[in-house]
Amino acid sequence: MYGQDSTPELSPGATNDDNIEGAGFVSNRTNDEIDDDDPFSKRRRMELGNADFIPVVKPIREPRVVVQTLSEVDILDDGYRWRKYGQKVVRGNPNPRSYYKCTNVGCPVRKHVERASHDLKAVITTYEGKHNHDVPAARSSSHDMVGPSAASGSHTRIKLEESDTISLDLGMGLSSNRSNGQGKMLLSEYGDSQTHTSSSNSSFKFVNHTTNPSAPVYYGVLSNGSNPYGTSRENSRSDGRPSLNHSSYPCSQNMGRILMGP
DNA sequence: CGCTTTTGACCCGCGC
DNA sequence: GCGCGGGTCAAAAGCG
Repeated sequence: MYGQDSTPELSPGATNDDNIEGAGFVSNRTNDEIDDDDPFSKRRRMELGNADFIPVVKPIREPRVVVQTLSEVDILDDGYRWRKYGQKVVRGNPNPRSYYKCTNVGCPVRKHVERASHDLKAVITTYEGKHNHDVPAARSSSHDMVGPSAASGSHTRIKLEESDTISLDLGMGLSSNRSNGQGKMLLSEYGDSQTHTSSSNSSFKFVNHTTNPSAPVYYGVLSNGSNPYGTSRENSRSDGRPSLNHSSYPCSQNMGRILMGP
């Protein structure tokens, strides 16, 4: 209900990019024109084929939500099911970054997980997109990641004035307690592309949430409304699926507070 | 048997 | 224009 509007459908033509890899993405092209056996052209084939209607204006991708947790395990159980689709070592960090997609059909959400180079205990998870479905019930492990927090309905406001900075109703539960109680977590949300330069980090502010002495939590909020991804390769999708309805998840209420700041 | 993970290759955008 | 780095794909292997 409320979450809806928070969708990054900032621009009419942009929205669709969520579907990029919806269930249909891969399979589609398989049926589409995979006549040629050329293993290479195959990949880009589709995009090129659709190039006709690729909007000149690059759709604005959804902002990303970065969550940093201190945990022994790399994977935070946020209640959703993820499928790993890649891993890569990125510069500046000896630890490989893993790429995950939400396994839910049509769900465009992706996330990257990597360990901080300087702090092996720090796991940086970057969520991109919003779940257009609910948390899989089957996910038993999803204990009650739903933050107790005061259900103040603040979630609606999460989408803040920052315009495209959307809400965090990713539904991420961030059960930082994965490793049991030692869940420190840092959360930041940003639209990215603050345009490099050291000055960019100026918008990133950490808030030491000392509400809970035993488990300090740090929230960092980065907000600005640029499109993090300008890549065109994924924009070709145009099966205007309604997508992203849903509303905030319980846990997002926490987020709401986070975003709203102290 | 179905789903997930692994891994190498490819493509794209950006900086030099 | 070229090279680098990041992100994604897809075939194969592994696991429950």
